[in-house]
Amino acid sequence: MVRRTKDEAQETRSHILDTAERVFHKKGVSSTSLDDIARAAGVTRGAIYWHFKNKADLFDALMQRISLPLEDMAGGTVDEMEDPLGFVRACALHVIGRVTKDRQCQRMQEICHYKVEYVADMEQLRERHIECSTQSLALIERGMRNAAKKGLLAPSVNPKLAAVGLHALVVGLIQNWLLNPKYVPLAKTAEDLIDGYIDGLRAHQEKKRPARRKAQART
Amino acid sequence: MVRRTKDEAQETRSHILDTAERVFHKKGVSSTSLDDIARAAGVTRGAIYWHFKNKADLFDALMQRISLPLEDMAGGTVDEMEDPLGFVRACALHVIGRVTKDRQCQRMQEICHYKVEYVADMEQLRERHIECSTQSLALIERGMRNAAKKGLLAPSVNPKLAAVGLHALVVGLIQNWLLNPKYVPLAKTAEDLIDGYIDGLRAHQEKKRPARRKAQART
DNA sequence: TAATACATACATTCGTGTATGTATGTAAAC
DNA sequence: GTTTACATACATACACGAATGTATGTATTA
Repeated sequence: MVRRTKDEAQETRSHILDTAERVFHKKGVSSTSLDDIARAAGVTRGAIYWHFKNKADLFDALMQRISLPLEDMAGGTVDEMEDPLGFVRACALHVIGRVTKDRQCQRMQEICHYKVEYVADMEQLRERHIECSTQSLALIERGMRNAAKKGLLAPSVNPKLAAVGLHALVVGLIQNWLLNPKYVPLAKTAEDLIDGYIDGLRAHQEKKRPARRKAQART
Repeated sequence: MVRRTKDEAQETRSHILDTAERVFHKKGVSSTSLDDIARAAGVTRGAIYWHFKNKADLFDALMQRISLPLEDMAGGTVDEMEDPLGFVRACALHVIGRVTKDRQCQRMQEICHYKVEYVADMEQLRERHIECSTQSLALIERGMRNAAKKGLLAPSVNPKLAAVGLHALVVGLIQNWLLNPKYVPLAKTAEDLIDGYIDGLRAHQEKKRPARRKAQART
């Protein structure tokens, strides 16, 4: 293969990224050599070393070209102040929706959960993960506080803990689904699961609040 | 160091295991060489190869000598049929209690979550993880069904989904806590968090059921 | 004396990083 | 409009260390 123009070089670069994503997902990051990736991409290590400093740098580029599901949480169209609980609900469902629908997001999430070790070169991953969680939690907590202010939460509910719980629920659901997608069809049940949690937080003034769109179905 | 009797050999073996656990936890499984472990343990690779077939076998022995928190779920002393919701509550709290108190359990959990890749030699780990989750889910689900049968759950609640939710909540809480223990003092808040979820499932016949031991505190 | 419980030594493989080669694009000089 | 000079975008080749598995040595122990 001969030399390339700038555009073609960018094609090569992103082709390497695509390939690396697949190979990492299949073999795990640490046991994948740059030669594995090069062969799979139909180039040589020379090309990889031209575009990236080393494997860690390549992985970093992989992370930077996508946004993880938790990172674009505020994805719903619900007004945050008007309907705070609807807002956090939309956030949670948006995150789950992305990971269950967007194949690339799903692969990267699987890699981050089960195919990479948070050590040495990849230590930065842990910090990114923490920061990402912290931001999501802050967003949810704000929603919960707004809801509390509006009297939408039962008085016994602590908004911060409610946020921690919802966040953990979403994270746990995603993780279990990635591990064993057959056990629960997450895309179908996410609404019921999230609504089940949020309804549990609500103030029980049944008559006053608007009718719920959809309650948890019976068995 | 000279040759040993059988008992001393077993000491050597478990000393290697202890050391491997620490080194794996620090450096990650794949980037830890058997020589790293041998040096840290004050032996040579010869000793390791005598007791274990290879690194995967050593790791497997590490897993077999402990029970993961999810694996001994039924840890509470609450009667399952008498008080099904108390039972699942006790299960959840027992799991969280173990991982927050037992240092060794905690290290192994951290290794399994963030310091090992579920590929190649370690593929078995994934299956173990799945099986473990499935069993816990089955246990919780049984509890939820019992609760439903006794009318303890709100009629809108689907027992299976309630179980999936509780399980995900516990898993997510543990994972977030391992990642960033400072954010939420899980040992202190676990009761409130789990109660918050379970209370949300309850039938709202306030007067009839026994007084809750401890409600979620206000901010 | 034979098996045990290791330590030591060796061969081999694998991955990395870098140095070097080379064909092409690209812009300025003339 | 060529030619020149240099940068780009890789491919190829090499040198090195690291890790593994195994073979062998050796002092105990039973």
